Amino acid sequence: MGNEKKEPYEMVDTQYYSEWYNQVIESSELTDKRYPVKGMNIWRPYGWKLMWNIDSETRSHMRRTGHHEVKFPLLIPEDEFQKEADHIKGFDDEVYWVTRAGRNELDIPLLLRPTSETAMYPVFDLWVRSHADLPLKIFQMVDVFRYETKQTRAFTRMREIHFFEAHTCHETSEDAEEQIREDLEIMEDLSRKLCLPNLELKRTEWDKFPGAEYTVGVDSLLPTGRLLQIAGIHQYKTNFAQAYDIRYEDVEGEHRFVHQTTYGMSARLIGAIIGIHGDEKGIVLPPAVAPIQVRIIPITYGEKESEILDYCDDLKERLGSAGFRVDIDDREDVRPGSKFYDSEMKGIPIRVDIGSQELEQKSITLVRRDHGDKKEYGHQEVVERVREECEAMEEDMYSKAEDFLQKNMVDAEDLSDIVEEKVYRIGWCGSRGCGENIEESTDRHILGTLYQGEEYQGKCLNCGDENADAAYLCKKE
RNA sequence: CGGGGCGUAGCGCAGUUUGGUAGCGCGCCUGCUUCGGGAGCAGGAGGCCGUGGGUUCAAAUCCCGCCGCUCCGACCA
Repeated sequence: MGNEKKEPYEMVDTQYYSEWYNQVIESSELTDKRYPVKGMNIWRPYGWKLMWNIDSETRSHMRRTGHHEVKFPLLIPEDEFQKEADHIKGFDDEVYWVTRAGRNELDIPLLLRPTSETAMYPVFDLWVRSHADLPLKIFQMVDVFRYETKQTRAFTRMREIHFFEAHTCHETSEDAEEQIREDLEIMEDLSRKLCLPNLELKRTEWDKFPGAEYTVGVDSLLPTGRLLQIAGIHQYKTNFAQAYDIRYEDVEGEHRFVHQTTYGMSARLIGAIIGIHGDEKGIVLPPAVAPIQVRIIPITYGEKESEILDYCDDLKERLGSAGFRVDIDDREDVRPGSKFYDSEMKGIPIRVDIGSQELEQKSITLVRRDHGDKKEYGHQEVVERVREECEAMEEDMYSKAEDFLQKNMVDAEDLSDIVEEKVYRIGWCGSRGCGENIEESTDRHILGTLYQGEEYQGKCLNCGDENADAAYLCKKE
């Protein structure tokens, strides 16, 4: 990283950002990229705990909303995979195949799931008999495999992807719409906890999920001025139900196709957190999901060493009992300065420094990772203060990122205005022809229109149609 | 998928041009002194030079293939 002092939001230079990102994910011990298969990295303990905590947040929402966790097999037979035409077209080029077992060729080739629709839906046909079986709401957290880009990147562009996918079946299209609203509410809460403000955009026809009726992409803005999709919510209507013959018997005894939705997220959430909140000192983790929320650093010397360590143990005990994930960096032969840098590189939200001064005054020195401010409190207040600071930090991180997003969304009324690395709000008549022209001439993607909709007065940038909608144009990460 | 750069100790690199004893810094181990923002000294361990083949008396070094990393573009949920 050199000695350059750059805040994350100054890293608009993508080359600089890439170097910084690659360095920081390994220095913070999230991941080890030295595994010799491209696009497949090792989750180190610290990174895996972070992912686990994020997944736990997701799980608690799934429980709350009546989803049940399942785990389907990794391998899918070729003939099941090929039932939904658009879906195959979307994924055909990027599936890994298993064609051999031992020395024998398999009768039916098997593929590693690139997503699990084609694994699950043949079974949904068996599970769903009547309207009493609906809604069916399940989810799983598994790895999916996609042989896509050559330009892989830890967490954001992997070939083995740690994936969350919720799948639902409903009686009516409106029930499915309601499900999508529920998904977006969950997303809203997760966005707060992960400090990832975002745009919920209804994707263009040519950018929707293969096989979907429509897709809502959830995008966060990286310091480079590019949007990273962190979640996808899809309305399938009966597209897959027809391909997999998933029908239920309604109260009148009629057999009807179910309406389906999916909601997907991945380790990209981590990529977004790192990119959006990291700085020249390392990563910065949201308190809600940080593997270590509080790190106590004893600053010992001479005879008072054991007293200071006892003092630290007491603080740790109280914070731990209050439910915080807390540790003490009691390594010997490592000086405090190194411990500070280490804590910062790993993005630990709260640091508590304890030396002779604190010992004498029965106080604590509390340092927040995001802005680095130090505060002194009485040691009795430790639990209360840490709780306050964690809450404040979550809010501050969110609003800082929200400000960045707002400042980098600009209206463009002419193609020639579109030159910077920003999110442009433009007029678009909605036609594919105009959309593709705009994408081509600006070298950017139309990521869609706000799911919630919005008032907009403006002309289509391509054809000049007065009744244009607001669309969002940006480069994709 | 196209194009560039790279692969030498855990990490960062020199050595490759011109073939001939594998080096430096950080980290690691031992000991002593240190300790409020990356400690100092002394001693020590650690290498199939990515990998497979070729040229040669001799290859980290030259040639070819493959694997991986990285950057630009294409593709992409």
